[in-house]
Amino acid sequence: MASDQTRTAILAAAERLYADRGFGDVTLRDIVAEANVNLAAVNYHFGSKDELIAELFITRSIQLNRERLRLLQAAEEAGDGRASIDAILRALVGPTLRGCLGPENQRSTAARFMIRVSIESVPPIRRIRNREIDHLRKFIAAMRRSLPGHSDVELYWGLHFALAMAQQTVRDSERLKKLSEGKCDVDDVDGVIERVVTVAAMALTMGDATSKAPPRMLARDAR
Amino acid sequence: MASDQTRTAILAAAERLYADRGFGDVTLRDIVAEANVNLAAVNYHFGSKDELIAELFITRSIQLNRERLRLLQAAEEAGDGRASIDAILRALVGPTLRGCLGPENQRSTAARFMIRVSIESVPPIRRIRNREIDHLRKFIAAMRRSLPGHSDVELYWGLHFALAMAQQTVRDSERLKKLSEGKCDVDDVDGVIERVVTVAAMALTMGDATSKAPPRMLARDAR
DNA sequence: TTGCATTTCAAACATTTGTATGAAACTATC
DNA sequence: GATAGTTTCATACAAATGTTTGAAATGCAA
Repeated sequence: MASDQTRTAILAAAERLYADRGFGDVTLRDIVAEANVNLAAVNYHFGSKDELIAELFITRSIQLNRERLRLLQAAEEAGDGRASIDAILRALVGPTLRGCLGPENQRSTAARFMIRVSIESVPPIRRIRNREIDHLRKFIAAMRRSLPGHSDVELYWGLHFALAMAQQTVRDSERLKKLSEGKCDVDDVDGVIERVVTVAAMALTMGDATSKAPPRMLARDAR
Repeated sequence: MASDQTRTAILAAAERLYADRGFGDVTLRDIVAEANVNLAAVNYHFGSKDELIAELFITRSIQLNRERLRLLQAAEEAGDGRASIDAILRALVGPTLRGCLGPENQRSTAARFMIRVSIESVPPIRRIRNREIDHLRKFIAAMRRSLPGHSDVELYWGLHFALAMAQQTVRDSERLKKLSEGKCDVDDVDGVIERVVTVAAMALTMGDATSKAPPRMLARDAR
């Protein structure tokens, strides 16, 4: 109980190093050097290197999921139990994008760490990832309430695509910047969020007003 | 000149193992055992492990890019130099999705290897990735011809989102299957392609018919 | 066959890695 | 202030890994 000084120092140092240099070339020795603690401290406090990584990831994931759910609940309450699809999607992708985009020097270590996670994905993390599904189901449920009449399949695809656009933007924002020669402003976080939400919402609702939907979508929906 | 038997045996074995077990836990010794060659053969023929990985990735990338460009050219010729945006997007995401989705036991080693690449992304590969930009510019050019009057920024975002949806579907098809309890048929490759193309095309053209566009998009476009 | 270049092979090397050990230092309780 | 429990530390361990080496084998031309 006394000193989790060492513990927290290790966690902080590890997160900083992983964020900066990736999982691949950060060793325990790097971490303990950065944290100014003894080599054996990691195994003493965490059991193993993998458990250290897992704890880091779990902590940040819980924070992320909590924030998402907070926004989702707020949106549903504001809409008397039925949130707009835009609000739901914003609750889903907003926290990720807000955390991981924006001017580089303003990004928190936590955010940069989560970017790494999405780029490199090391075994101990991949094992945990599966638990995310239960969390996503809550969003599916909210979407079902928001868009009654829509088939579940469409909801799943919509959520999948929304996450895809958010994730890839985080992961590959550099490529987009280079490709567009800076014309795409990835640092305008709110702009990016609206973009992702708009496209995803449109994908979800395009079957709605049948007259406006492009023919090929009707064709597929009918199949 | 004589025997690139060994060379090709190594390449084949490496691709198979990487595809099956990931870059993380495949060692040179695993590879040479699978290929039935001597340990030193890899360094003799390729210089280093990283160069072996790089060669594998480059080979497959070139094949992918060639296929994409072939489809793009065909589409542009069919449209007298101006392809439909759908055809362009199909040329962009089709090869990836066709290669990497579909019933697991039907996937080629090459396809499974490229899935691994998109999941794990190891340093020697990341170094090469940047060259992809020149290739993507050709698609931007085609999109410009297809949708004159659209701002470049919108084209970049559209291409980015299209790739995002395709990539994430490849990378996380398992999660989507689990989440949807099998209701989303990721093995229906053509269906997936149409889905991605439709959403991306819609994202690109939504500013078109101003009357139909949701207000917030107009707001952003005007800014 | 001779001679030269290429290729293969077994073995060793040199590091790097995460982890374990056991003694020492520290802390808090009685 | 003695004692028991916790934490720190230097060091060693064991295993894995990519790479190198130098000799043997092989292929091939003259």
